[in-house]
Amino acid sequence: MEEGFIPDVTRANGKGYIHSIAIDAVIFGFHDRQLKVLLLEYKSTNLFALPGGFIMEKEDLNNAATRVVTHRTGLKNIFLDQFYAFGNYSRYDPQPLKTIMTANGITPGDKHWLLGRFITVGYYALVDFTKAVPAPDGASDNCKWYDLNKLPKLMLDHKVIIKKALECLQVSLDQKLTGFNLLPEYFTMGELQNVYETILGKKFLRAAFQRKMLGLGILERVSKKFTGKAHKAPYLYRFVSAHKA
Amino acid sequence: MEEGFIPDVTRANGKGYIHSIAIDAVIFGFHDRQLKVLLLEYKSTNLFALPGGFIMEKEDLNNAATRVVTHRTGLKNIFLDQFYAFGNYSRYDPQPLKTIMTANGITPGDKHWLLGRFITVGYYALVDFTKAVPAPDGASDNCKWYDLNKLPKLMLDHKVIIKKALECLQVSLDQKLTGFNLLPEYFTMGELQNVYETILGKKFLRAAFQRKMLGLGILERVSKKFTGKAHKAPYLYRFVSAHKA
DNA sequence: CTATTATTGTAACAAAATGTTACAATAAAT
DNA sequence: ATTTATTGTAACATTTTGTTACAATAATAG
Repeated sequence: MEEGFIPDVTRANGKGYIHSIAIDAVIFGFHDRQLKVLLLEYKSTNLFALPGGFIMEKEDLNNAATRVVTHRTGLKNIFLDQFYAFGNYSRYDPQPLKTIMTANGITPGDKHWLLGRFITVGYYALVDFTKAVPAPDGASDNCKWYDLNKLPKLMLDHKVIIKKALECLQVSLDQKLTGFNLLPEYFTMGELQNVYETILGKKFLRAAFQRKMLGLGILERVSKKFTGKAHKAPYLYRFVSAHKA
Repeated sequence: MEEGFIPDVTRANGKGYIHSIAIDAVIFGFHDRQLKVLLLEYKSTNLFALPGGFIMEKEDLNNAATRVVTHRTGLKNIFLDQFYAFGNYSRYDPQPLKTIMTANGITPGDKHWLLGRFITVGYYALVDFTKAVPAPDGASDNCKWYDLNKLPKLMLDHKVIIKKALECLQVSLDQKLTGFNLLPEYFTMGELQNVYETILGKKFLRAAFQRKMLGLGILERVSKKFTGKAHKAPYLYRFVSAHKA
């Protein structure tokens, strides 16, 4: 049975799910020198939203996030990090969900569990743009990549959630070398530099960037990439986590 | 009315609180070259726990955390940072709370809201040990400082929560200069170095540490501290956030 | 086949940050 | 006045980072 934002019409009474808590996923991809975010568009409404979901009664919080991201991207073993719980009272607004439910043929009572106040736990995922296969859920028209700089109008506080996710990504890029998760297995130094420059919003000098990355001892030089262009072919590298002592 | 872990007997039915979500606070202090954590001991049980609480129906999540920490320490304007939401199913164990409630003369039914599964949002606070006045809540005997290295047996996964809080504190010390929040307004360079060494678990060379700290341009030299010992008196410094451009 | 073009990899040097040693300054005790 | 313990910082060494320059090279143009 399809798992989606509206969990399953047979469970519309909330049975099987923990109430008042949701998870939302900011799924980042990288393409064309741009950071992308995966968004859902809801049927017959003009509402865009982050992929999200609810926690099942006996499910670990982090597993709920993994489940959501796996379903939306078709990918397993995704890099996923919990970054913040959003719980301002001001984010409570039943209207968007009421609209979505109505558009899906459900007429909820005012006490419907999905129309109550929710605290949402934010996760960000880093995926290989070329591998992900965006899949809408039962209540949404579309699941598509959007340029981080050209986001459509988003539901509730989802824009704030994305902003915070980006800030956390920027920190983790420096500290935990997470950037590789946005690239395919093999990549050039230039492509890696693009990822860093785009996410951190600043330029690096090529020589220093390369020296630093190679100095970390986590890159394996694999082969060359012949682009068909009139210049020296760059090397392809691979990320190897187990670096020698 | 006293706010505590058991919110208020008149609200024992859960009215007024969001169910399934709690907050827990790791309140750090610094004394005698040691990091301290504020813990509650529950009446007539051998259970120690982090100060925690629940979110009121119209209350912001972060405000709930502030409220709890303010009540337990008597302090306002506390440095407080949300660091992680703990939501493993394995942390669900109604027994400890049932014991506490029984010891407080409450005999809850098995469906009592406090005996359900909770996801807790962890916060850590940094307070001036000399200013805080630990206060137990209605259901606890004691609210006391415990040495981080000599923690008593803790309820549920509270030890895991403290461990994660420390890891986040270590990162924020480097990045956000949060360490000053653990010291009184005026402090010596040696005291500051102690804080850094204790939290990060490593030694720094005095000369380099001092040069680095002064180089940040966030310390104002105020006066001297005459300790009564037979040696040069150290300067007292003050943290000034607004450093000149 | 050679010269040209665009880009890569890295050496070489400069500058800044950090690590280390040493020593003068000084508050209190002797 | 001398000694003791500790502080503040200068001076130098080492490491890291910033910058410039140049050889290497894949494709193209002549």
